[in-house]
Amino acid sequence: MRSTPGTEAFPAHTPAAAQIFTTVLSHGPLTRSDMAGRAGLSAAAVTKAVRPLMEAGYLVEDAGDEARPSLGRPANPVRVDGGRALFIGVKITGNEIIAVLTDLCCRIRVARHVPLDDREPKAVLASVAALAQELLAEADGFGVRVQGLGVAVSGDVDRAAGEVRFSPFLEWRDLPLAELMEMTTGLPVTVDNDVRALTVAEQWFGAGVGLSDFAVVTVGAGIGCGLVVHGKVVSGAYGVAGEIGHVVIDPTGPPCHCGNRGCAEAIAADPAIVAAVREATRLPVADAAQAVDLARRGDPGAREVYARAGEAIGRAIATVANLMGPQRVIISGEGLAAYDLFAEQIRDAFTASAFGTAAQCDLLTRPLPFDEWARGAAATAIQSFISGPTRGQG
Amino acid sequence: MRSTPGTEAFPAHTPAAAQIFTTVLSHGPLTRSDMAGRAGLSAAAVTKAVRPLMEAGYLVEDAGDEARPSLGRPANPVRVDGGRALFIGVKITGNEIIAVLTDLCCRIRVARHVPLDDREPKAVLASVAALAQELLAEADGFGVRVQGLGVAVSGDVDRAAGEVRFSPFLEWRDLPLAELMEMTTGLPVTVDNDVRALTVAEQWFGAGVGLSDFAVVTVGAGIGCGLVVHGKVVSGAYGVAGEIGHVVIDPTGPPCHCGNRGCAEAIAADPAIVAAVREATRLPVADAAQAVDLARRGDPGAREVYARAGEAIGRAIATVANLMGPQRVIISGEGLAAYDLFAEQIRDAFTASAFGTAAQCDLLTRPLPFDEWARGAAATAIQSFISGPTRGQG
DNA sequence: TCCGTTCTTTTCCGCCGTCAATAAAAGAAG
DNA sequence: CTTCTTTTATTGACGGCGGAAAAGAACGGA
Repeated sequence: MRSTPGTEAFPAHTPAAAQIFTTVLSHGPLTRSDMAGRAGLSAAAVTKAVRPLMEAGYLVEDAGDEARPSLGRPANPVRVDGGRALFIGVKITGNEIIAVLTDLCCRIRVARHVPLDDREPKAVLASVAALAQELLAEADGFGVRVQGLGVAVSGDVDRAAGEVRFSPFLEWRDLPLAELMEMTTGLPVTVDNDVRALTVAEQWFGAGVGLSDFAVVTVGAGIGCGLVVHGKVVSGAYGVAGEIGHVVIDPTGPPCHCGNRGCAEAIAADPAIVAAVREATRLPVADAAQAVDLARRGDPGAREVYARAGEAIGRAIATVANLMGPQRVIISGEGLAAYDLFAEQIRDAFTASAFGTAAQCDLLTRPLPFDEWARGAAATAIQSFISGPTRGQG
Repeated sequence: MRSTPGTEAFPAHTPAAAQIFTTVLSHGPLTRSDMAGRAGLSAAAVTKAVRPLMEAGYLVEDAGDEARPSLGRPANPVRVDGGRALFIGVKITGNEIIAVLTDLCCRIRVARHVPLDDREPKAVLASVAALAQELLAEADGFGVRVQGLGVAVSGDVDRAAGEVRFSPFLEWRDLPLAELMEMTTGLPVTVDNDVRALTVAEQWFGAGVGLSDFAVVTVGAGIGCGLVVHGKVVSGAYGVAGEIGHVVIDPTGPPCHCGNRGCAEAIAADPAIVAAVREATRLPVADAAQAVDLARRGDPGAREVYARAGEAIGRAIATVANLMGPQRVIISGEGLAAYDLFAEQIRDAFTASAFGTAAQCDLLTRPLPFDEWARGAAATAIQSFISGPTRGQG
């Protein structure tokens, strides 16, 4: 394996140690007996796994204790020291690069974004590298080293190989992005699909913590879906998974860029909504914000468009629930800004279309700040750091 | 754990041993070095795992060798001795009980079926018990003990708990079927959903061998789907998964018993096809066989119905492929008798609706003899036998 | 001060799988 | 016919991980 100067290896020498660390990472301060219970290990094993992690400074005793049950030896909760390591997450969209500096607990310390006009790999790589350098300089201010870089790109990405197989928005094909970025930054790089990266963030640091089966649905420029089944993110045998955007909702609906008609994305994604509102109102609506505005001010045509969109999203989510029976679906994305306009329709359509006990699946909405995508990328870098780099061993 | 007299424990004392055994079970005769490669273990570990299994007679050296590479010590392939143990699989439908006696390799030795008119649990249990006794008597003829009983029921089944939570066709609710059957038969009993059982059979003994992600789609009285993701069968957090039959294909389509319109099942399941053919032709078509007959003889109305059904199935399969990106979809079920009538439409609709590389997923059809469902139940029993009973430890 | 309780660590032990060396079973070479 | 080469399988030593049980530690209460 290539030696990356300046980065250190995470001292989890056994799978159990990594498991315990991630348990503490996700579930906040935990006593050792809690860890043993959650991880299904003996208390002795916990002690042995925790020691090297504390010695290395990744775990610390949590002084801020309260509400102890007043009997017996007081418990000694342990938490992750987020400040022990930093990570950079980068999301590359078709017209913008968003980068964040996060700590080990995936809390954002610094966020930056720059516009992107040239989509050639070379130019993009240079922009990303420059942004990474800026954040590395910021990291110096914290006196802590950056241990990894995560990059999120939409499209078909092979995380294990570190390659972008095909990215429609960027028009990239078979680009060994991880290797290239490692050359320019000197950091271990993890590349993943953007929706999957967001799903990883939810799984470790968000509303998916502790769940073995859940889905993340993103509504915005497109409609995407990340799936976790049996505790692991689904990648699909051929790189495609969670394409909820192309579930056909209405075969007589508007045409979709995929070649079919009435896909969820062709009804409920931002461009589709804007187009439909424009057609319904005959007004020169330019973007989603104007469409939302119009609907909020009570325009019946616009409201109807949002109602339809909500129904489409609800039906698409129900399809996911019927097929894989998740415990929870987390709805997120920029499109959530319009949530008040279609929340009811989403729930109604979901309830109507969910079959049997699949309807018990709970729907959760989660606001998506603009830097959340980049945070997802950082989460993948954290994941790689903890589980050890698995790529590039050939 | 309850001691089940007459049955013995499988001598796989370590997870690695069980893994190696199932590898040999699924991949036919293998040399020890092959096993090591496939299981990701060292040759030494294989030797140690194989020995007790051979001593117990579950593995035997495969004398029938051929085509050796003529250099070095000849390899010594090992295979599972199917005749070492027998299993009973039972499928309970709304009007029939099908039971098979299989060997350890899930090859059917004897098959029986009896009609079922009383759906009360008591009566059904009595019928199943009688059938099991018959097969146990047959097993005596082979001089080999029956080591387990698998029962497959449609609906919401909790395999771990051994309970039928809800079976619409049988009108059962919260029935501790495994426990009851263990009392009457004295065998370890595994209860599972019928489609999942079929999926297990494909995963271990069929077209799903060696695949970590695939789907089984059944077409017949209903439309079902079993999913394997990350090498494990998906059960759904609330017991529901793979409900492909209620993917909405056409919101203006015929009403479905689930309350929606245009579900795949309301278009392409046997009853829906019969009803549609009857309406299209104004002929008193009684069952699927007559409908197929009519279509094969060229009736345009009937052919159109099948074409629509094929399109619905293809779209439903594409939905699964888009969401979880399986390597393969295995199409099966009684409805496959009409395969020549809609094969083309299934493939065309799948190709049109599959997104990107998800279309690389290969579609495979597989005839489904009447006793295949029961064989699936036997496969679950074999699985439980090998991995050790996990139920009833509370 | 002693005791009971609860959390944590220590010590010992068994088990499993790998490593490296060895044995085994052929055909090929001399 | 012996010896070498090649590939497969087995053996035995070793190390590491995790568990059981006992000891230790930290507290409140009697």
